[in-house]
Amino acid sequence: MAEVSVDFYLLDIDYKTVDGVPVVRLFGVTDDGRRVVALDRSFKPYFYVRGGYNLEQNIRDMIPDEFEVMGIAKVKKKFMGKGINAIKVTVDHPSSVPKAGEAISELAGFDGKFEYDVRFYRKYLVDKEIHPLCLVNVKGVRSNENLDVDMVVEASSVEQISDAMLPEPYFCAFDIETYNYRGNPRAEIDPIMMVSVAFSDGERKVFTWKNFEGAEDYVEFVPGEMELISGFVNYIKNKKPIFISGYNSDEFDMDYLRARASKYGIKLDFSWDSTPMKFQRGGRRKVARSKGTVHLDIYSFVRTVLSQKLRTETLNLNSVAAELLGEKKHEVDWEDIWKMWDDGGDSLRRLVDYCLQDSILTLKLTQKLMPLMFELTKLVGLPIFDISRVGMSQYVESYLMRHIHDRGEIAPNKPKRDETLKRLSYTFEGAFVYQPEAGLYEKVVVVDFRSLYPSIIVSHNISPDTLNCKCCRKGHETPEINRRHHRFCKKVKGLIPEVVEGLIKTRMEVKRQLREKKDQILSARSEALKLLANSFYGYLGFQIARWYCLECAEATTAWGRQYIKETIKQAKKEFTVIYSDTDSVMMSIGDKKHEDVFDFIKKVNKKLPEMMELELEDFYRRGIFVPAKGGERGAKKKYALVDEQGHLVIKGFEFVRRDWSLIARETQKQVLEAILQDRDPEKALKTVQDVIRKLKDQEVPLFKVAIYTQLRKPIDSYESVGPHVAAAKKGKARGYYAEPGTIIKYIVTRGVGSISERSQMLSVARDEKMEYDANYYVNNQVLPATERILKVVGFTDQEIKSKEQTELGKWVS
DNA sequence: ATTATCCGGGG
DNA sequence: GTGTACGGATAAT
Repeated sequence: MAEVSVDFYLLDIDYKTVDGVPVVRLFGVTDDGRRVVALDRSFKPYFYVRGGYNLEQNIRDMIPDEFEVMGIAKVKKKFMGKGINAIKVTVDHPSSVPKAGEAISELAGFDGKFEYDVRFYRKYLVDKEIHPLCLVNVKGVRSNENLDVDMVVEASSVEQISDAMLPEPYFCAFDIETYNYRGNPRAEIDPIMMVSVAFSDGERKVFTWKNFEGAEDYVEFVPGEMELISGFVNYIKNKKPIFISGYNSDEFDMDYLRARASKYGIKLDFSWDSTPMKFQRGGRRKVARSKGTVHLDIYSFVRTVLSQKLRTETLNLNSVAAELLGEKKHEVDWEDIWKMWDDGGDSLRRLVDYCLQDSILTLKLTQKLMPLMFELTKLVGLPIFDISRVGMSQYVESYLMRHIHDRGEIAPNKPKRDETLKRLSYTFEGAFVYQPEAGLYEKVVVVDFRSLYPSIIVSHNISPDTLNCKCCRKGHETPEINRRHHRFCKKVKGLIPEVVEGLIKTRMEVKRQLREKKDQILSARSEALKLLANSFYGYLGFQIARWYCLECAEATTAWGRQYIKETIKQAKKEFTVIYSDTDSVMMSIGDKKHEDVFDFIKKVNKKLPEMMELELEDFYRRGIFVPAKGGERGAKKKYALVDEQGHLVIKGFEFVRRDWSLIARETQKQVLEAILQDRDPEKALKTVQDVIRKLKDQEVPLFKVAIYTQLRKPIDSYESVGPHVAAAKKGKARGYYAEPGTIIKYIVTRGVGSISERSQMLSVARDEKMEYDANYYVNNQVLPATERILKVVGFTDQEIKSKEQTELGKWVS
């Protein structure tokens, strides 16, 4: 066989067991678009053990009969900054790691095992120093393994040769529409009506199995759902996109396609190795993974990475696209989708448009977010599949693992379950929250201390390995925390500060380049560096982190409070400070101009250490600030603002969920609009009083008091019967559909007993002309949604409550 | 006070 | 599978 050498961009990586041996598979694409798979049989799973002098011999005595230990070697490593002697135990297969680890734990002299809990493919990437999406060279011989690729290489060497990344790839986005007559589509019963795909080169395609007049050329009519699925799958396989993206496709589209495909005995296969889409659990969520063709779930990425900085509170495709692209979906009420299909003709044509539009928006979102996803992939070193799904703490951990590998260090372990629970029970004082005074503020500006925590970590050397060091008596001493102080070493730079400082400095260099020339990739890089640097504080306080350090997290917030208070003091000299939480200050600028704010920011920044920097978040016409319930630690930002274009920005209000009635959500919105857009708190109060009056007079239509809650199991299996279960039971007795998965629309009716006893399905209530319980909707829906807002604009608790009582008093008695 | 249950995204 | 992993809310118990 001839030797080959091939360069490709690494798209994804996994391993497969062949004859009991793990074979790492690298999926890549060359510069000219050829698909390559490299097989690496040389990498063996291993872990480290620490222990007494006799441990090594004890391990040797134990093997090899049961635990497939391939090698034992004494190694000099570092652990948490200190040199240690360790034993590296190499085994035959990843699944032997836990087994061998457990067996060794029983041996005399054992004193801990390490790196037994790192996923095999991740360890491979770290040890080989390979970053996904970068250019990798593989040497070896061609293999005749039968894969749907241009070349399979049995690798003898694999190395990253450049940090050049995959150039703009050819990819697609897709979306399905399902029959949803019962509310929630049920994959056992309800068919997929259509599937649309949009490609990055402009090509569009819709498959559907019901004919209508005047369809566009890209619509392909197929005989039925089976042909729809197989047609779609084959179409994608032929087009060979690098990525296939969806919006919430992990949890919905892919899962649904899989379920319907299996009904017809079709394999849902977009892969290079003819294996079906694999469904795993990624934490609490489902993830759908295909080998080779990388499936990206844009919703998942938006939620984990972007949700903080987005203005929209709901992360549905419509609002996210509106904010990031300035484009909206076509107007279709999801409850009507099945009707549009049944009606056919023009309705069906609109449904097809809507379906395709969703694919196009998902495509555009993918395009928009790709530079950031790519930069994060390169920076953090996880495959883009993971980047688009895992949380920020995994980014931090991956980055740290790579860093310590460079320094010859062993990683600390993930905590066990009991340790996690213990950590969870610890609390510490969080950020400083400057309570807003009740009122409505004009000409608001928000300034942000984006890099506050990273800079604190660096400047005070906050790290688990520098905490209360023995080498310096006078280290960096924290402000008082519970009548104590923590100290951090002044002589040796800690792991975390070293890493964070590197990120900040790199970012400053990138920003310098950006000032010379605007560049999409550089600004994505800057964003990625910022995101990562800002995640270290949260990581230190995260209960399942390897480098968890409560004292570090506590010290960071303690210093943070000091800095933000100082900034507030400075701000107060020039503006009215309204509110401050953690690292942001909201001020009312009164007669002053935007220029004065910029001057202020400059002035503050001049006095700060180079790394620390106050930034403008935005100017707003006005805003109200609502402290979270209790207002203590972990209090989330809860505020509403109207920006200079008149857009309402609502943060931290929980009433956008479907288990709140429309009347509550609608009234809240009206209250905020009255206050912020019309500058009329009295009108807001009147709105609420008016709604209360309407409720009391039974004037509010039933659909506005309906609450949507999903039935998640059979109605008889509930231990505690909540309102939706009770309503479902009563409805089912009358012949209404109430299976697991159904979204129960119910209302709370008048009468005696608990809320459950009085809840009824909306359909039942309509049949029987039942009246809703005004008292419930006032006290449990409308008031909770509006009360705190009204309080902030000066209506006291008593005032709101007494209004309510006088209003209600008239009819309750 | 504690326990059970739900939401999110998707249609 | 070299597992796991949210955070906050309401209503029932």
